[in-house]
Amino acid sequence: MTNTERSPRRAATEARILDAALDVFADHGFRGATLDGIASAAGMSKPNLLYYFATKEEMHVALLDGLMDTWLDPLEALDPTGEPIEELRAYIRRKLAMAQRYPRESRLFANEIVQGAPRIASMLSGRLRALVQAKAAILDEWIMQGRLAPVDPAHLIFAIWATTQHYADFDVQVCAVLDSDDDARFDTALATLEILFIDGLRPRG
Amino acid sequence: MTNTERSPRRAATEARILDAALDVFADHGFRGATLDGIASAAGMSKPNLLYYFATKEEMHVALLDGLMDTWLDPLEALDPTGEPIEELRAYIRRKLAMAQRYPRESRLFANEIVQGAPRIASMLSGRLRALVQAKAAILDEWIMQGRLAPVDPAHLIFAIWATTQHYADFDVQVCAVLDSDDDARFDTALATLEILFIDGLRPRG
DNA sequence: TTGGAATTTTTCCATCTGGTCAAATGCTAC
DNA sequence: GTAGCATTTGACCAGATGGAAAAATTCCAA
Repeated sequence: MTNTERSPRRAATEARILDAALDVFADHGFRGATLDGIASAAGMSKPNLLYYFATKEEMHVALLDGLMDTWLDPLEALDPTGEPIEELRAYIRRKLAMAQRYPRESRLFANEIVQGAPRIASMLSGRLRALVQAKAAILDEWIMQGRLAPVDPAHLIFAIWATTQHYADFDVQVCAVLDSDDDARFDTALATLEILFIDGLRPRG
Repeated sequence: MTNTERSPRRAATEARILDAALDVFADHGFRGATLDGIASAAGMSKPNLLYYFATKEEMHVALLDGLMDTWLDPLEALDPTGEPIEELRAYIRRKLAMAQRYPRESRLFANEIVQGAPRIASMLSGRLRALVQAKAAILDEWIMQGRLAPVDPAHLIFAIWATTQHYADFDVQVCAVLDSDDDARFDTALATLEILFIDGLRPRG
């Protein structure tokens, strides 16, 4: 049996490092992040960092691996036995809440993917694709039953990802355009997205 | 009179450099881009680059400044005298075409904004905000006239940006999930986005 | 053709950065 | 208390990178 048990002390230090690394990676991307920056954010020396994670890459991988589950949770929770419109409304709500609560995680992934996902390509065509295909099958079923407008399920998921993560990844732009960084922007966003996705722009006459 | 005229030769070389720089900046972000990489992509020596642009930053600024106009064109073209639904449908079409034709430009901006827009903050709260506010006024007018569902205009614009630029910025993810890099994804995307934005997911009964 | 300006390259440098090493310190079981 | 292990750090290194200098080459007008 491999010893996967780590002392609580070690686990706590690793968590502190990963939290600092998340800050720095989200703000500067993998290449832009420096070990000095992460060490300083974690309140320790650079060699001490490398005592816990042998390389910068290892830190990055640990972050991505550890966060992927949480990141995909909202989609996992899409319930095939639920009412389609309400399920999607709830999914949008969960995903937007995720962007609000975990903006660093969102920007970590965004940085990685915008630059061609050099370090997580396999995850995209593996877990991620599998999950989307599974959920797309549910959406297709709903569409066939006439309980959902006939859209491409994968692209619908893309649209929900794009609009919700926008409030994390492009937050500085959103705040600049709105001329405000009041948290209320998330409420307005949710209201707008619900109307858009559920009933669209055409006035119901 | 300041001499803003540059020889055609110089202009051509500058254009060649900026094209190479766009490649590299889009792929690696500002920090990740190297002068060696840009020089190599432009087919010239590094010091020769610096003969035309004194610093890496200057190249980056030249790119952002030069591309902002093109980038905002689709929104500029929103016509207050047009039919609201058709205007927005056309805007979505233009913006998606932009993402398809100019993915590098989209990723250049995405890289910059995800990392906090350290070099274009003023543009965001200047030109960009002004343009959005101007167009939001048009949308508000349409909403007051009952020709558009009552959504927050700025957030509607955000949603259109997010969904269309997604096909440039997150292209590797889109292709990985779809398991295809066929150009047809843009057609499917357009069809899906039109249905979503115009009529929403709720089946018309 | 030729002189001077524009362009290009070779060489070089200072700094930053990921990572190593050995020494020092702290912690815990006995 | 102390032996032995875990943790932490200061000093250091090699390669990458942004940029400077100056020489070499090309181009063009007269």
